[in-house]
Amino acid sequence: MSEEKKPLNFIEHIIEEDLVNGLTKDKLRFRFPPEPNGYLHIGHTKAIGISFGLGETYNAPVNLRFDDTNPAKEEQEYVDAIKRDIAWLGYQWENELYSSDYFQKLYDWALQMIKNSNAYVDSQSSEAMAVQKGTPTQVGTNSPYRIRSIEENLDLFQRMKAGEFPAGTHVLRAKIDMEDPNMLMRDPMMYRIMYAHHHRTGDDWCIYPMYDWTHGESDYLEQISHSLCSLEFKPHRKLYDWFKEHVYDYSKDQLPLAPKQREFARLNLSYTIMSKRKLLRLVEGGVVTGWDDPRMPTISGLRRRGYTPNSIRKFIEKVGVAKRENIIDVSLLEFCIREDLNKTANRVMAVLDPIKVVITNYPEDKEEWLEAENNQEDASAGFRKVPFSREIYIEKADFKEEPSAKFFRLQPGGEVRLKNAYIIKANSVVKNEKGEVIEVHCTYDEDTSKKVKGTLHWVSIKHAITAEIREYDRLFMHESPDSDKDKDFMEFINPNSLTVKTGYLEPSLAQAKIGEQFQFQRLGYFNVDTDSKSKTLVFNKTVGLRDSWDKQKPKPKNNQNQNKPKPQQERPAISLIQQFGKKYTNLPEEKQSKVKAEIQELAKNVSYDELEPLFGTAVKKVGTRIATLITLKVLLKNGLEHNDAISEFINKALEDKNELLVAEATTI
RNA sequence: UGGCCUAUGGUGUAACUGGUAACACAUCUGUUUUUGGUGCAGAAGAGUCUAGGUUCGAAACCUAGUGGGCCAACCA
Repeated sequence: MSEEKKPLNFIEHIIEEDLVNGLTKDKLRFRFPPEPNGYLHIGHTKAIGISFGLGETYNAPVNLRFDDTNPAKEEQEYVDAIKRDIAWLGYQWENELYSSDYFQKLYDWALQMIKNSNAYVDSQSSEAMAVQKGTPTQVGTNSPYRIRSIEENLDLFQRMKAGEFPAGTHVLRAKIDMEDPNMLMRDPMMYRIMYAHHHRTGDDWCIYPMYDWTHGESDYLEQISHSLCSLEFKPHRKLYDWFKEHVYDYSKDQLPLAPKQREFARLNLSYTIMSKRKLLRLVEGGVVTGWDDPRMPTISGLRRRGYTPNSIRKFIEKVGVAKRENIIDVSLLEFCIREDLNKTANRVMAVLDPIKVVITNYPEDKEEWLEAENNQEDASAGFRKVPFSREIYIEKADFKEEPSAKFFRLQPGGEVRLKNAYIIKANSVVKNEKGEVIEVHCTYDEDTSKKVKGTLHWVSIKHAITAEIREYDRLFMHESPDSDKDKDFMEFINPNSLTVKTGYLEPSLAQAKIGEQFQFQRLGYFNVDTDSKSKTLVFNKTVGLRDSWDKQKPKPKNNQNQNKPKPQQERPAISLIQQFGKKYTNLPEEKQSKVKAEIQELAKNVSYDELEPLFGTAVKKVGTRIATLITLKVLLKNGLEHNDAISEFINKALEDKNELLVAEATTI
């Protein structure tokens, strides 16, 4: 059904392999398991996209399972928000499920584990247990309670459940191996006592299962075939499998499929943070106005900012799936939203930083309603009328009294086209006492057929409506704000992440509805914010247009351009020679001689001590040996004395079967 | 004093399980254009972390080193 060879990611490879090895397609089943303790963010969309995406490509069900085993942190509000966000992204879950649905089953299995001597009740303090647990580099030691009898364990565990003990007095632990190099295998906790009200089970339970003793078992109960999670759960896999093997043993007749956990690298976006806890600090610290602040990387923030479900799904698709740590550049996200909006957003004219233009040969009381195309990318978008009159606004940046050569907007004596209207020519300017231009006086020409280089957007002053315009910049000035070991991410906050201004918009915008999206021509994409009132519209700038003019202007100081050439000068000549050598034999002849010349040039800066180690280069690395030889020749010419090492190296080269190498060696 | 994961252009992901590295974003040209947008055409940029090994042949397999990440919550 797909085009033959769309490359698969490693998870799809695993699935394909399982399918080949006997797993039938109808057994495929996935799940997305958020903890309802906060809002979903762009990082979650990767996990969502992977599991739900797999569901779509294999036509398999995907469960939405709330991992709600810690009543202290979880709330119904988050459940609702999560459902809303996933649905907004356009994904459909097969079943809405909760880990708490499985509390009884988990409890029954736990009793079974105790009966089989695979679990015991520990009655130490958490501190004592922490000490016994050891460290990553040091093995742990057994708890004194590890040898309790089955009967005693059963009795204690049942009384834990009955609420006979205060919180913190007992826990149930799996009996595995306190010396396992994987700390999660050192008798991990299965249950703790907790007198907290659960948003779904109320006060039915006072013991709650831990993540590890819940997650895999929930997967198993739901007969999930592939349980996908992020890399930090890799160490949990061993425990996941340990628990799984035991419960499988108890229930394989009813539940024949044993799920498989696999891990992928989570998403990181440059200039933003992804941790719920840190996001919460931004909200509580008043840095942003809430979880849905348009600067937030939350799904609700992106939605409010104007990102479409389509663009986000596209983004996730482009980001790919692998196992190495990554930081994705925001420009990819911006590309995705531009690509989407370019096709769907109607074009309008709005001036955000105005300067007045008076068209002196246009009658004072005249006005015209000119036709304007809504979206040239979409023929069905139709046309609208925009009013034209004697006095209009254009952007301040679109007029320059003393322009540079490449500037082709309005300038004294110059002509420019007004989008959807006439061609105007600037004749004179009016300045204030500070010498700043406050008005440009122009004359217009009704002949719109001639060619002029620049086209400006504009708005008729007397017809314009005003609106609050919110422009956003990145929230952090650091590419990876939460990865600095010494500095708190709050130190990197960009103080100018929000700019509010008043914009002058063409009157058709008066009817704009909340959420509606437009391209303000030549400026960017904007949507109507939820803060809008009927008379005062508020617009968010979703993203600017690509702007190749902007790039020509002098760069701001801390220009983060990552595309700088490699600092070749700083690399030692010998390493460059080595690099040239590697590709030497693969080069076409003419390029080869060029590279050879470069090597000879570089060789002047190489000392014998640097070169000698390369004599030992493996026989098969002919290129490197040739480069070494070329360099050696230069050194010899410059007075280097022959020695045994050199002679041996040359002799070996002469005996080689590679002609190039032999040729170089003979000329020495 | 350990275990596990990982390393491919600036960024991210590929490379049909060994045959000389592709795609997207970013960058830069040219062209079209009533958006310095879009579209179209094109360019530059890595020889796959390092060192060994296996092989006729390695980005891929093996070993070691180095760099990065994860692992000691009654969190998930």
